[in-house]
Amino acid sequence: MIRITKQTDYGIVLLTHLASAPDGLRTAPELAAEARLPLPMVSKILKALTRSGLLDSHRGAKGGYSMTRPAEGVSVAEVITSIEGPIGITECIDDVPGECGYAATCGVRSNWNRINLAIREALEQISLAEMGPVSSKSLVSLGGARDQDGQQPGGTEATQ
Amino acid sequence: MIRITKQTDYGIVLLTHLASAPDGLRTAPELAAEARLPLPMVSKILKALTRSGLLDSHRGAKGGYSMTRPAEGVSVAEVITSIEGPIGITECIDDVPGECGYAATCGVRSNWNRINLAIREALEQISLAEMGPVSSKSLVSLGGARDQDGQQPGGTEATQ
DNA sequence: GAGAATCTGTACCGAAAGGGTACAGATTCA
DNA sequence: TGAATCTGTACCCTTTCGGTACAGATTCTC
Repeated sequence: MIRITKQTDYGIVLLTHLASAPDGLRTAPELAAEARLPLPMVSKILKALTRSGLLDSHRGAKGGYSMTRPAEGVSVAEVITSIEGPIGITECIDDVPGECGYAATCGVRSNWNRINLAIREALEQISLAEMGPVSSKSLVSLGGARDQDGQQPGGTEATQ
Repeated sequence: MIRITKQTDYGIVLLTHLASAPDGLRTAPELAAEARLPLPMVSKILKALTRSGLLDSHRGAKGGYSMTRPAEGVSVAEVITSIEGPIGITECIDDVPGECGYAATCGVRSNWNRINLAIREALEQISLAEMGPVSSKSLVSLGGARDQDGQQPGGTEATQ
């Protein structure tokens, strides 16, 4: 199956929650409670998002995490790349050249790159603001009162 | 990572080889030797492609596999679906409704479906004929002399 | 300055999926 | 009748992912 990992799925939800925080700041335990996810998992995801520059971390007693950019300016592709690495459905990723030992004789390589690019572009066109439930209402009410409503990830608990 | 399975990768290569067969017929051992893959693996993949209608199987002494349609008319999406099942990067696939227990409260569901659709469309626009090395030369010379050149899948042997 | 609260980093374990193999059976042609 | 082929099932091994635990560093508050 062509699937994103659960961590990425969780990451999208966590960022959506963070974007809805009135003061723009949330601690890891707060986010874990809101998204109903285990704290160590949340902490691991937030760390990855911080290292990639999507989040700012504030240490100390009144610390927490805050977004470096508004949700409208963050694409889903950025979130996936932050947590999983470069986007591509095969190991043939033009961002990482020279990794495939069969590149010289492999005829399908350049064509897979075309497909990888198409998928990447599709993911880059969706912003984080469009992923939340607010998308069906108003995209500018991100600072409003909307949290702790028990949102869950995109269906990762379904059949398996 | 968003990845197709090796079986799908192999399947693309096997179909490319099959499309280049002069008489349009190849046995599983022949294809295994050409693609340099283990026979049981090849057999398993060919069976899946046969069940989905992409291949015809001919049993008996002079049997083998042949394509039911020309490579130009087979999309990469069809091959992936034949081997892996419905295409979608989350379990939220609109082809399989009612599987997600959180659908009622999950705000990101409809947006993931948009992304899944975009990816599916990208894969449907690439035909099998465009995946082979012949794509850079001539698409109509599929019946020509081009085989057993040791082609390998799309880079699955790279780093791991 | 001490203590509490927070983020940071590493290491580890168990479960699940995928990759790969083996074997017995059914079918067709010579 | 026998050889060659496809069909189907079952099984094991490896890798990856999800999840947990623990020690350390930083910052604010009293």
